[in-house]
Amino acid sequence: MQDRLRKSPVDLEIVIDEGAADGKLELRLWLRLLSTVTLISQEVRRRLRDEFATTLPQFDLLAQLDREPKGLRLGELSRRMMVTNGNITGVLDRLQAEGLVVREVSAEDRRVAYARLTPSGRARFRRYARAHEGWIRELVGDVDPAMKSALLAELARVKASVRRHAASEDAS
Amino acid sequence: MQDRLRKSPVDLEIVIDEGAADGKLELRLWLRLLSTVTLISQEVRRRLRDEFATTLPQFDLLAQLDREPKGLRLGELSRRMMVTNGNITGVLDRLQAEGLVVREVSAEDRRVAYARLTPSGRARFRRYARAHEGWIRELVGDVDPAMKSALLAELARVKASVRRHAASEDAS
DNA sequence: GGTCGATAGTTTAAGCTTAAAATGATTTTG
DNA sequence: CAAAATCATTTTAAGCTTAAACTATCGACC
Repeated sequence: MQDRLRKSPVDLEIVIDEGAADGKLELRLWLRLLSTVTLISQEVRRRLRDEFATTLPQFDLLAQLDREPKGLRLGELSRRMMVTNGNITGVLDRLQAEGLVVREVSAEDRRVAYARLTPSGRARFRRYARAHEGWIRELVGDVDPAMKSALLAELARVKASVRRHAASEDAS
Repeated sequence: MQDRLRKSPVDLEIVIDEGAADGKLELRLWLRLLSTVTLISQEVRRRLRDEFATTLPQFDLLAQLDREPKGLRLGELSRRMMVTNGNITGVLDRLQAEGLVVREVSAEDRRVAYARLTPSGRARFRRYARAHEGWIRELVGDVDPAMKSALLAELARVKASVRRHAASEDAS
């Protein structure tokens, strides 16, 4: 089980990189998770900016709405995006100013607001999404598919552990 | 290789969660990486704030300096923290205002500035670090150690792939 | 020695993010 | 039914982050 990678070229790198492993496995795992995500996220942000003059939070918000033709409550939106309510306000304002999204106050409960894509917002997002999917495929392209599947399952375990030990709420 | 997790309770969850897998393995992996890191990072930030009234970037900067008794050039600091130079300026200003860090202009090259911990900064960081290490161990505690090792190696592969395909620079 | 280009760091403007306070609307309850 | 509690969203203040413009210094070349 622990020799899935035995003899692979990367093993050596790891031995060197992490040779001074005095334990602290958890800490090293956390730092590597963080740096991996930072690396990918910076590249994705860079491409969104350079090619589409947009940002990852705006892209993410559009992505959430694209899957919900009838729109989403702002609270549900913030839950899915794992950010606070206050955060949604500003990102949504900017998207609305661009005409990509509309806010709509609920008729039954006037405290509630829904956001949904305009046709122009939907078209815009589809364009972004096509490129985005290609970028991700490209960036992690060298990783063996079986390893990607393994990672997917292992990360689910990590998330479950964190959820169990964090006094917080959930998200995908 | 692919049956490391066979029969485990989480497998079912994964089958359900990701059952509609029409492909897009890479995209799902990226989203899971991102949400895992967001989850952990939010919990760590929350604890840093609640227990020590500090932030993750400030903690990270102190951590970098703690390993370099002679201090670090600001540029090297920003490279290691994977942020821009401009970013360092502000975080450092706040830490300096608290007396935890000092700036020192190089004698040989007056363009260069070094940052290093004050004794008070070092003591403060040691206190933070002890707690932080415990939090991380707790949060990912339920994950099998062999799985953590596997993750560590797999993430190295992911990073290598991303580096190869991103037109950018490096960091740990 | 003076100009030119490169380099290190700071400033600026814009956007993201949060927690806490505020606003407005609904529901509960005395 | 009116006061109190609750709920959804926005506002505010502080901090983080970036790219681009700027400042200051250094090194090279003439």
